[in-house]
Formats: sequence, C-alpha cells, structure tokens
Amino acid sequence: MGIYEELKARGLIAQVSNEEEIRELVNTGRATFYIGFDPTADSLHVGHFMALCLMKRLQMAGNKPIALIGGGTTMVGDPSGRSDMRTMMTPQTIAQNGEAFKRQMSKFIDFSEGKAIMVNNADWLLNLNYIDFLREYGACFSVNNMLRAECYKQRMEKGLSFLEFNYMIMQSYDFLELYRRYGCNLQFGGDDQWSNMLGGTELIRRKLGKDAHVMTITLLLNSEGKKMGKTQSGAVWLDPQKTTPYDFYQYWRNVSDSDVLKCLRMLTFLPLETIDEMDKWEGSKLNEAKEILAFELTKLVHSEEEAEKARDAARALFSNGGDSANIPTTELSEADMADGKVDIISLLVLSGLCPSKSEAKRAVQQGGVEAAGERVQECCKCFSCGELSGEGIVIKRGKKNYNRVIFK
RNA sequence: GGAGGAGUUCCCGAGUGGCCAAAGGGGGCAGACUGUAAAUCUGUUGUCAGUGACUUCGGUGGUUCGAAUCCACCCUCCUCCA
Repeated sequence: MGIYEELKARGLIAQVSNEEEIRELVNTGRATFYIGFDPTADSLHVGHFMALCLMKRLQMAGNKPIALIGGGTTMVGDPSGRSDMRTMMTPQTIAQNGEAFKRQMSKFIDFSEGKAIMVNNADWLLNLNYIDFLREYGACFSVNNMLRAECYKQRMEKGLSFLEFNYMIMQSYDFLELYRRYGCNLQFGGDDQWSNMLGGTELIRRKLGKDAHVMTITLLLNSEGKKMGKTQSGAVWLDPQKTTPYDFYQYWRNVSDSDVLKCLRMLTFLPLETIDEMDKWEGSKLNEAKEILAFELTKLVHSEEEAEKARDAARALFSNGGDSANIPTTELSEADMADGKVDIISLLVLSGLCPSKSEAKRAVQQGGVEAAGERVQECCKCFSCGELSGEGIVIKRGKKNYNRVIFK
C-alpha cells in the first residue's frame, strides 16, 4: 500500500485536483509540497496538528515538505468559511505568533539537512508594489469566478471587504512563488481552503504553463458536525502553557463513542490493522480505545513521559488505580489563607475549578463539589493549613474536574 | 453621494421611560441515569463583602426623580438607488 492509499484509508483526503497525478507524485516520493499556516494565535491547535501529521507522513514516504508561515497573508486575513471579518492584527503580534509557530513545528517536523523547508510569505508579500502586482497578477483573476467560490457564500450575505477578498490572490501567489523557488508542485490544506488553493494552480498554469496540484484534508468534525478541538473556553492548544497535557489528554479521553475510531485513524500513527481491530470493540470496551487515543495523541504532542503522567493521574482519579502524584495541583501560600484557614469557595476559585465565587457557590449549593472524597454541603466549609499540608486534599467539581490543593 | 434598516448578556433573539440583571431558544454548568460516551429528565446560568450593592443593552454627551428604551453627535454593518 502506498502512502496515498494509506491517507485515503485513514479518511484524511477530502478533495483532490487530479487523483492519478497526485497518487503518482506522492507514492514515488517526488512531491515537493507545501502547507500554509497563518499565525493568527500564539500557539498551534489540533487542526494544525492534523496538517503537521500529514506533512510527517508524506515526509516519511520520501516527499519534501515546505511549511509556510503566513506572516504576510495574516496581514490580510482569510475570510474562507467565516461569517465575520477577523479582527485586524498588528504586525508585531503576527511576527510574535509566527515565531511561536516556528518553535512548535520544529518539534514535529525534521527540518535538518534540507529534509524540509520553512518559509514565511511575509518575505515576498510585504514588499509588493501595488500597481505592478495588479498589472502582473490581478489581471489573471476573474472577479466573477471568485465571487462564485463556495468559501465566500456566507460573506456574500453579510458583507465582504475588499481587503479580505484579496486573500485568495495572496495565497495563489504564494503557490506560484514556491513553485518558482523550490519547484513546489503540490499544496495541501484544510478543506475550507479548496478555492484558495485552486486559485494557485490556475495562476501557475497561466504564468508558467505548468501543472500543479492540490489536495485538501478532511476537516475533523465530530458526529454532530461540529469542528473538533474546540472547547467552551476556546481551542485545544498544543502549547502546554495554554492547554496542559492533562487537559489535552482529558479532551481526547472524553470524545464520544461515534468519534473514537475516526480520530484514531486520522490523528494517530498506529497501524491501520490495529485500528481496524479496535473497530470491532463495542460498549464499555470502547473506553479502552479512548484511553489509547488520548495516550497516543498526548505522546505525539507532548512526550511519552507527559502522556504517562496524564494517564496515571486520570486512572488515579477515575478508576482508583495509577499514580496520584500527577493530579493537577495548586499550591497555596500564606497569602491565600485568612486566620490560618480557607473556605471552600475560595479554594474552588484559587484552584481554577470555578471562574468566579458566584459559580463556586452555585456548584456547592447544587451538590456538585467534593473535597477529600466527601460532598461539601456548606459554602462556609473551611480547611486549615494543617489539613492542606503534606498530601493536600483533592477537590472535585462536577463529575470530572479535579484539582489537588496543597499548602506550602 | 442619496433613501431606508440594524447594533441587546457566551450565541441567536424579544423588550421601545420605572414591574429590567432584561422574555424565549441554543450553548454552558450542576444533579439523576451511565462506561470519564450519547440520549433523556430536573435545576441553574452578570459580579461581589449576597434580604443589599455594583457593572452590563455599539460609543460619547444630554433630557428626566428614573434610560436598553427619549434627544444630539459619532462609529460599525445591511438593503436599495447612484
């Protein structure tokens, strides 16, 4: 089985511009391909992770990846599939985010000895001359065609600014530039990028008379059709400062039954045969598959050590096994105490289990709080320094939010 | 440039001088049921020193005992005309 067939079997391929050509290119390791990442935040998230995995799989099959940081395109902002305009970001923020992206990517992809290239489109986009550019490339685009693009559908109702409308042209120009510089003949991206990517192949054909191809990655949707990797409080980040390895692990440990196998196929590097075997599991046995999914992903994104810690903590909390040493912990100091003690409401807020005192009170009143294994009945329940020293106590809010508080 | 319409809490959306921390729905949170799943039912859902106070209905000023609601100016968006 070639790499193309494997990608297909994993359900990663959404659309391709020319299946035969692409299969041939990637299976023989002759593709030089690029994926663009717009640094719109200070960390990569799960969606980026999928793209990086794809990059890695293709790299292992002998193809040459180019990771493109969108330092230039982010100045414009991609309107594809969005219902609102993005807030404009300052050049400084974009540059900082770009640096953060670079650091994170280097952990996944081997950029040594020319095995992969990292570039920033700010290098060629920021200094373009408006009139020159319009005459040279603007003439190649049909506004009529662009307006028909699926990705603008939502915006045709709510309004699309000229700034954003140019995004497709910027991305198309990127592809052309990479073709010229590195012979890049293939582009991958999220399925929402389809129109933007096709713009590039069209431009390359017009300017160079050459064929280039594009392939989109299936968006990771859950069984309800919502994008995965999002929580109430935002994205699931790859940066351990923004999403702790424990929380990251828990996110995947908690996916619904109907999504486990899909996630295993699309996100992990486990052999397909192993995954097919798990596909036969049913009922509570599926829980094991979820643990495997969570462990594998935490290992890939953070490290084997972090994955083990997260798994141990989860087992300790949920099934009375494992090592309780790695439970998320909050350390309290003298400043957090009043008269040598703290009340449960403050503890819930200090530990981050509740965002405000009001919510903490509500949680207690609704019977949703346990401390040291006992349900807390009173909002005024207090704990002394003595009780919180040493091992500390484990506080639980709701069914699965735990935090250990220790007085030091 | 002209004419009309809109901006409300996490989201959608009602409210057009006091009964408004603001209907209803979605989402979230908690409880029951479970497998750390889904579905279902119940409760809850601005903040804080909590029978009270404070902040919130695009922004800034004003009228009024009292403003999401009235007035002025400004900003943003939509529709039609040019």
